[in-house]
Amino acid sequence: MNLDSLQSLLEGTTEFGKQHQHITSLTNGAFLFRPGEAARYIFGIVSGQIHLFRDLPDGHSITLHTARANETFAEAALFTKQYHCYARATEDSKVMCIDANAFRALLEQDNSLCLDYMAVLAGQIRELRSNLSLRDIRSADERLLTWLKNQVTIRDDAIEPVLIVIDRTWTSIADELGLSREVVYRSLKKLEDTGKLKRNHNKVSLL
Amino acid sequence: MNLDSLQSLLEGTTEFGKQHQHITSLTNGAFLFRPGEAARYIFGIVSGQIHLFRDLPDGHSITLHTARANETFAEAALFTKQYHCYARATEDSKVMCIDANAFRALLEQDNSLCLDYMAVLAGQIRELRSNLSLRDIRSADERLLTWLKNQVTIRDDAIEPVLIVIDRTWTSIADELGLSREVVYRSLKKLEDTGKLKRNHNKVSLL
DNA sequence: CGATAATTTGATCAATATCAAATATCGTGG
DNA sequence: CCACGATATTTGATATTGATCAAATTATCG
Repeated sequence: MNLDSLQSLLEGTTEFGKQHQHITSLTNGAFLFRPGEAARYIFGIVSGQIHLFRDLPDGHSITLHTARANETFAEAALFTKQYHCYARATEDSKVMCIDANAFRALLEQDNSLCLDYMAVLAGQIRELRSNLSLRDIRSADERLLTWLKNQVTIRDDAIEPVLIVIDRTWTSIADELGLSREVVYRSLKKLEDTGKLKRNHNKVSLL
Repeated sequence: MNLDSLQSLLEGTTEFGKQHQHITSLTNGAFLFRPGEAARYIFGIVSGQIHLFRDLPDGHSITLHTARANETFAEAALFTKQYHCYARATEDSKVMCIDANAFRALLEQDNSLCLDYMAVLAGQIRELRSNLSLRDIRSADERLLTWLKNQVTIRDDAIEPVLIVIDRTWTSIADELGLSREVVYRSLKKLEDTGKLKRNHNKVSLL
């Protein structure tokens, strides 16, 4: 949803040419930015994975977010002069860099773009809240099942034999769910055994 | 941060008078809105607690969010005609209702307000992401400790004996952390025993 | 075809949820 | 100001469940 929708917003405008965005390649472990650096860009992940984290006084660090393919991040760069955390590739990654000043300038002159982008942000908020409340479900089975049901509502409301296309690895889904991959596989099996869903290839149907 | 900051944004404008906002009282269990109803307002909680949830085809429902004092919710009402979930008080509550059309109109004519509100939304996103990554910390001790450290960074960066004022019940904090209250109390004790923090009354200091 | 990653199943362990119960605290009405 | 009820806090005992370690199988991608 995110990098894509942002890009299509930008394509709608004539003023925002190629000179205001470019793609950077990062090898695993490379830093995209560090705290204190000028917040020149907002980003969207083309491929790979970026960890956002902060150092704590005691030497530890805390993860703020793990951004995956097609996610945008550091939107706050639109409103601050500096980055306030680290961004580091945890896989070889390609990242779209969008010039924050140019984008900001565009927002300042184009009120309708402004509202469109606000809608994108509001959507992200809804999505994040929904992910957060997923974590309140203790049972792995229930959590996975609810996640699957969410996927349906996002894509479609009416189709009868509820079909979900899984376009990424179960391991990464386990990650998003805050469960170990082993438990996810076992839950899938249990849900299938109890007739709650059926799998074939990369499709899951809920019953 | 949220209802307050939204209010102060609105106060900055002359056009947005009292006629565009009012407070509703809800008794425990009362519905604020239901799916399909016209999305007339965005809301902020003055006191109490509101559950946002959705019905699923199978008769179950899923919680999308639990909004607490000073949080805003249903910002999406700015961009859609109808609500898409239930909002129901789970305590006696007072809720500020802000007319979505009026606010939207204001946003459309006041670009700088638009950017300010975007900044609020971007801040919410940061906060949500940070809460989400908290849940990735398995150990109750670490999770609680990290939460406490986060509270500090939000309020202040420099004060030496890091002091956190706990202005709500540990039970509700346990909730937010996705832990049982018992575990939170035990973790507090353990952290105190191992000299990582000190408590008195409603203050916690990190060492 | 070989290498790498993903999926799958098993066994065990550790940590948190849960149930129970006692104490402390707070707010309210008398 | 006090009594009382409701809620929050605290500690103990136990059970459940998901994490973790291991290893085999399958899929995927040059």
